[in-house]
Amino acid sequence: MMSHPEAVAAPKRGRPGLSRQDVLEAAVAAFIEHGYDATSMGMLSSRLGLSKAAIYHHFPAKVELLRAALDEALGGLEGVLHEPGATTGNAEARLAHVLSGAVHVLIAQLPYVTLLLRVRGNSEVEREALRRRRDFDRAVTALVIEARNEGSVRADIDPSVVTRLIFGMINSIAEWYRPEGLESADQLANDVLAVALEGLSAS
Amino acid sequence: MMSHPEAVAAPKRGRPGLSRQDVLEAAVAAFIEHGYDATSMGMLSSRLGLSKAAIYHHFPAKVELLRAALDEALGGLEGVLHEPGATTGNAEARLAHVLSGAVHVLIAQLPYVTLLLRVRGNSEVEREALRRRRDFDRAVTALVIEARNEGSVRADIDPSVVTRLIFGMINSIAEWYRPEGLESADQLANDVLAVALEGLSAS
DNA sequence: GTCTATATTGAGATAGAC
DNA sequence: GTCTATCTCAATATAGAC
Repeated sequence: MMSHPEAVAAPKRGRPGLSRQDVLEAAVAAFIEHGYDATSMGMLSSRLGLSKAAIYHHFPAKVELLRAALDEALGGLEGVLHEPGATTGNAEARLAHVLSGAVHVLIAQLPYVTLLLRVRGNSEVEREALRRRRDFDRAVTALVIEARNEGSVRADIDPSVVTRLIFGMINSIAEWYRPEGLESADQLANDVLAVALEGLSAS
Repeated sequence: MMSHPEAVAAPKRGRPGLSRQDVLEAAVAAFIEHGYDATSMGMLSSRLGLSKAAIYHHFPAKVELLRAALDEALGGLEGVLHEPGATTGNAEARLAHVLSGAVHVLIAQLPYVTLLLRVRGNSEVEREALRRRRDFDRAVTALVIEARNEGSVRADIDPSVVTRLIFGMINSIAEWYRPEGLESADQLANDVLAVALEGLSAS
């Protein structure tokens, strides 16, 4: 998906012409607003000022729009695991890097990640996305276990419960974060790390 | 909704007869499994071993099944705010009571709350549910502010961000908790309070 | 690359018998 | 309280012209 070797938004040449990206972005916005199932191709064509048939020129089926969006989100998250900060240093530092990185990806790719978080496995495309998401979670849980063996994470709670709770916190950001708001991504990532690591009690 | 003065599961007398509750429970299970929109009345009738028309005898429209389910969940959460533990004592204790109570309601009414958490405001019924949920959040945020003024909650993070992050954590439980699992509701509520208040760092 | 049809399927809901 | 049969509408997707 995305970025063939050639230049990015080249509207080819035919008619006015919307790019594949344009169509995808509009579709994702509509999927978030109404839900994937409740979004009809007719609604998409209205939003784009295009006929339904024209959309099928860019994507061969409705579900391919979903696939492209989920791939974008998963690629971003998986990328965090391969960043230098996630593979060097002690486990506590690597864990902090991954959590902070997940917040940054969530914000940078907000629509795509929002869509990913709403997927329930209702089709093969959705189930494949859930598999990749589970693999990501497993990698983070492994980090939590390392940090725990290192003595930097509390040992009185099951590591996979800890991971799920922390990602519950992080992922919920997608439900209320708005780019035009007051918090910057960095600020928010710091807040999340603070609450996750130190809790909300006054020190 | 629910519990008229008379006895509970009285199957009246006509035919074999499923109760309104039976229909509602099956519908909620299906809504969770496939999503509300993607669940057809035909699927419901298959699951219940009933014709589509028979379902309309119990509920006048598909959306009324959703309304009843959301009302159940919201009633439970709102109930926590009126419990003695939520209205007496210092703010920190009241906040802890409400957070713990929310976890218990989530687990006790798991299917209904799960459905509530997936609502996006796609219809008037859904928007009304979102309004009630927002009111609940506001009440908790007010508690966080009180606890902060009391000096028991950290003052370096915005109270509504804190509330959202903590409820992100709590609400995410609905995505993975299974009653047959190892954790009891009490155990899980304790874990959530521990991570929320003290963080995951080893003390 | 986009259009105007239209084929086809399945949805929610209703009528009226038993 | 449940059934069968059906109405009506909107959805995805396709055909074929420009």
